[in-house]
Amino acid sequence: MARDIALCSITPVPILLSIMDRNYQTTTPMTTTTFSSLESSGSDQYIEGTDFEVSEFFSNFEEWGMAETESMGFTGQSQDFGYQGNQFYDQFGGSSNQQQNVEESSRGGSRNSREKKDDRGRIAFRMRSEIDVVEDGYKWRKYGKKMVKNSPNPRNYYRCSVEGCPVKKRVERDKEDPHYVITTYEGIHSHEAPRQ
DNA sequence: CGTCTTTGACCCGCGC
DNA sequence: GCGCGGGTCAAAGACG
Repeated sequence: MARDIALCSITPVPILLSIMDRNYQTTTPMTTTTFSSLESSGSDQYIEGTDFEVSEFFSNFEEWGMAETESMGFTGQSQDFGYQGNQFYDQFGGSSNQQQNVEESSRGGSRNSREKKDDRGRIAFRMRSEIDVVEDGYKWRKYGKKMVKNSPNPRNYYRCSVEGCPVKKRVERDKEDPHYVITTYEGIHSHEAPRQ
């Protein structure tokens, strides 16, 4: 089960504060506090997580981050959020302190009516950044821009410019605090990260 | 002249 | 069925 996608490397400029689900809700308080403490201490370090799986896409992300910058990277252990099949599950922070693995079989096919796009590999990062498009080692081509409801800021749509690569990303400023940029990646690159 | 951005139109899923 | 909102297309323009 490729479920852990909680990894990011960032440039020295933006600071990763939290990892969010596709509705831009902060997924895990633990992650948030981890990054908060890193930010406040100003440390520039790499945190090794244990016992997790990382998608190929974010492995590339990590490679780039450690090779090209003095960036801080993070890998986290996926316990109760991530993607299982087509479903995003976020069981953290709720009523239960004991967070347990969600067996796919237990959720079963009962609520299978609204099949949507394959959401695996989609993750959003919220970063403090002056610039809108954070350099992430890939080359992107913009293909759309939309005003979104309840937000004064437009949402920008980008596609990886490598031919045949299915990866897309969305970039928008946080409507609550425009100092922050929310970047949502979707898909897994079918190629190595190009050096620019 | 090739590549990338802009921008309005179009499409589609979803809720009412 | 209809309208709304989000996502994508594609023609035209900008830019190097």
